[in-house]
Amino acid sequence: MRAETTATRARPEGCCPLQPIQPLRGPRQQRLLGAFKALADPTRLEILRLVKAQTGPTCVCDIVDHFELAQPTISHHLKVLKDAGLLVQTRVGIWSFYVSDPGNAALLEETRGLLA
Amino acid sequence: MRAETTATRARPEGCCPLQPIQPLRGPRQQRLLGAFKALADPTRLEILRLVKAQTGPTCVCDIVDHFELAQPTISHHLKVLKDAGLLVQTRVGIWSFYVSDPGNAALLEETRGLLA
DNA sequence: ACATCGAATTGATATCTGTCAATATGTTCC
DNA sequence: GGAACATATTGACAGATATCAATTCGATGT
Repeated sequence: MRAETTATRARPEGCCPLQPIQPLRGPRQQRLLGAFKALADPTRLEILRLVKAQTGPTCVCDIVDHFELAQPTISHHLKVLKDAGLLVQTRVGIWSFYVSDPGNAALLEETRGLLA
Repeated sequence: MRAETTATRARPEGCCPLQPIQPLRGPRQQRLLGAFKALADPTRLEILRLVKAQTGPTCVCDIVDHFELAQPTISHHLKVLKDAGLLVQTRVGIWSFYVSDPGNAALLEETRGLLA
């Protein structure tokens, strides 16, 4: 925050004093920001929807097949989603599978606080 | 989508066939992506929380005072939030005020579909 | 009318990000 | 052990974005 107030003129009537807020920082902020950044891309959004629509873990090869993007690009997006805590990875031999993270419920709660 | 399948080896047992999804596109996709992009910035996240914490409309001058950023930068972020449909602007004479958009409930519903 | 004020716009710049080609890693099959 | 395969990592590059200085735009007060 900078100086107390920059405005010099009188406000219109009925103008309430500003209600202070507790700044969001630390891990909670990082978790929220990371999730929103991860969701702010059309490919990742569709990856998430695709994985969510499955009854079991989704194979990376199927995800690659579903898009018209190169395999390293999909791999990159999967890593972003995983690092953001939106997907969980499991490996079986050669294959890699992803499922939506059960901790997403908590994230949804945080989001509700922002929008509701 | 590219060729049917890229993988040639046999999957591990219990590997379900991929469930197809209806791709998200058009205005609904744009609305979601725009909102997530807008939320994927620490300054905009705090602007939203600040505005949300007020009982009435929040003056731009108060928002500018709350941050250590230049006034044009805040103005830019407010425009992004407005264009994303997260804030609504009202003007009274010289002053500009912002309130959280009532349509955010619908956005929250969409988000629930992604995370819940 | 004219100067002043709050907010938005423009232009420039440094940083971040999505994408692919090439390569690496680790596993399975023969 | 060596070839083939699925996935991940690295490096490079084009396009997007956050920021500020300077300017513009509207409205207000004298």
